[in-house]
Amino acid sequence: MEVFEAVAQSKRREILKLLSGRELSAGEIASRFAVTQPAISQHLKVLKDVGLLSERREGTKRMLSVRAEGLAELHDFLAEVLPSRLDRLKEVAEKEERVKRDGRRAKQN
Amino acid sequence: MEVFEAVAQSKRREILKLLSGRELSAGEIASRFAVTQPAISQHLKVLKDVGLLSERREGTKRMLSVRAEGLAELHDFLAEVLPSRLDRLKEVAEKEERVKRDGRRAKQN
DNA sequence: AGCTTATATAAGCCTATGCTAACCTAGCAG
DNA sequence: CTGCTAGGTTAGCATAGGCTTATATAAGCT
Repeated sequence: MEVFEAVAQSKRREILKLLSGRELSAGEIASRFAVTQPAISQHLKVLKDVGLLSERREGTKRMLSVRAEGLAELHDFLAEVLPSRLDRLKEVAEKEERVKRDGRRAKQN
Repeated sequence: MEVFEAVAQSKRREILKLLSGRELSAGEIASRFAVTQPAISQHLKVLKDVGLLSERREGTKRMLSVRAEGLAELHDFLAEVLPSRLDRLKEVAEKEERVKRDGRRAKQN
């Protein structure tokens, strides 16, 4: 499996977000989801296999964290499809977010 | 289907890359792939449905182009997972690219 | 209207993937 | 060594998704 397929699944994206800027054990991650522990274990395996997570063992626990380099491919893709417009994307994203939150009140900007 | 699933497939990513910075007709796109036209038509539908492509009709042709805003979600995700490290990702990506191209010769940098 | 070109839609097949239940393994405490 | 805790592995099922063939639709031409 490749990176794009790995992040295609919302649970795996949630896992990455959970691990944003910190380390968590496999069990701590699993406990935040409604599915069974093996399901999460399988997701973690996928994420490790494609290089999006790294693992450090601590006793019987496995501490997971994000491997930033693994996401480079995603960033690369954006850059390829939107040459030199990447910088503007953030604003667009924020605007859409705002619109969504405000419930499409009025386009007064 | 959602944006992340849409770009999970390499053919759909190829389509987006083909359309980077230009417009092409559905047929022109289909002709660049080994699969049948219906297969590409189905991919185009997916990409339109998730907001990654927009379509303009010209006679019997349908001209496709990338909808930059559709990719905002991807960019957003990167930003969420890698807060304030996004700027560095580009360098990382380029380095990995270079390494791959040079066939892992030597890490002389 | 009938023909052609461009593209979409439908049905069916096949494979990939996500989930669960059941089981296996490793580390550590006693 | 026993047992507990953390977590990985396997088998089997169900659904989703990509592909092909066949067919439909739409616009333009004559």
